[in-house]
Amino acid sequence: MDRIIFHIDVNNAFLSWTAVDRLKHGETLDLRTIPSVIGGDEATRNGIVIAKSTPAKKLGIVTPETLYSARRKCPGLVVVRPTHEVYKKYSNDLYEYLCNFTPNIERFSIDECFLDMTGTKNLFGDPIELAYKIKEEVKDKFGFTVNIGIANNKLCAKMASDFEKPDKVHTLFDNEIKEKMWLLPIEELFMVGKKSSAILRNININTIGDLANADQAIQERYFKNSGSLLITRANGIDDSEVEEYVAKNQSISNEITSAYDLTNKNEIIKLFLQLSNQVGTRLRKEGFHARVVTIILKNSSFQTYSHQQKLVNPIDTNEEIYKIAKDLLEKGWKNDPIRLVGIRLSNFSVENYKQMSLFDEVKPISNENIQKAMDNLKEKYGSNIIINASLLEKKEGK
DNA sequence: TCTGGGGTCCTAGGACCC
DNA sequence: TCTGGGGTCCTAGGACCC
Repeated sequence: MDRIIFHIDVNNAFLSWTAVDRLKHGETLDLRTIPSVIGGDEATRNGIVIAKSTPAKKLGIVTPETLYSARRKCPGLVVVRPTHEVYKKYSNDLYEYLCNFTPNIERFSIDECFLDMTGTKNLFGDPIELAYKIKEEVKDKFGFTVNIGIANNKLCAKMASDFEKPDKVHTLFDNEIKEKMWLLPIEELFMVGKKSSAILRNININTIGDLANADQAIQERYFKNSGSLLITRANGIDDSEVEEYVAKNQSISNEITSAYDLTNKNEIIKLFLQLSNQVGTRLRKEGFHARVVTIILKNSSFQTYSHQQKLVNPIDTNEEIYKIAKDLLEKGWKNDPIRLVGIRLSNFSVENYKQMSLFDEVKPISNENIQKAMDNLKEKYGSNIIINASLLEKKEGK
């Protein structure tokens, strides 16, 4: 039996959610009706557009571009800072509502879900009518709009929800692929980004249909193993399942862009202290231990490079993460001016015992207990309750 | 006042072992 | 003195997504 997959995508999610939240708290102006964007803070060099209203889009504002350039296109542009707690709340509300329709649901990102609706016709009736009903109910209940794509697999459902926006239902069933998908420019295909599309255009493959009918040998010459995968996708073929469980993270990372380029090692190390606390807290919350620690550096020319270390014994304390990050900086930093620093943890294990290495110094057991006690305090009273002494800025001249 | 942050997956190349 | 190949693990970098 053919599968029936829904892909539900919130229209301009971050901006819509912010608008709805403000209206709920007494604001009368709806951000969705004026040129507005969600954007960072230029003073700290986070000045890019991360979401935009439809009127802003009509003025040619794209994601992600600099706020500077966006303001040139629209001098009166309203810029609102991101508020992730708000996004999380509305994302959860939507997810809980969608769970009413199937247990077979996958959260694909903060604003997208896949629903496997195969065989639900007896329960809910015609899938297309159901999609319209869901779309309207979401609007009534929560105040924001969604697009719903319906297809026989996840890839096509996702492509369909991307067709015309906002507040629309589209189908892209197997027998509609030629007519609805093959005419689209190659850039529209999922997983074809800037680099791939440039190569494809260069060999005169301009539409998804061109790629669907392309020579496999030529594709493999340019894209190696992913060449045949590209052709498969262009043909709308995708066997992947809707994964109802929440997939565990493969990595946990945090990054900070500095307000100015860092040339002093101690300044970089200071950020490592903050980052170690962040990733360490998240790691322990998952109950993980990490076997690989990676530092990420981006220099003033926007080149990113990294160094990593694989450990014999998985770790989970801030101190251990911090210490390794410092070592990696010693080995890896090219002494160039640094714009962004990050720490990534990966290769997780859930074992809560430590494999004793012959050469490991015997550590006092209490260290981990202290860490857990600190996490609990932070959870209860906020993350500012405990900060490392070196993060406290010394006031000039005092 | 120029360019975020959090992820996943893939690949090339080197080290090392048999 | 010169000549291998295969397999695995690890590291660094890059493409892509939201």
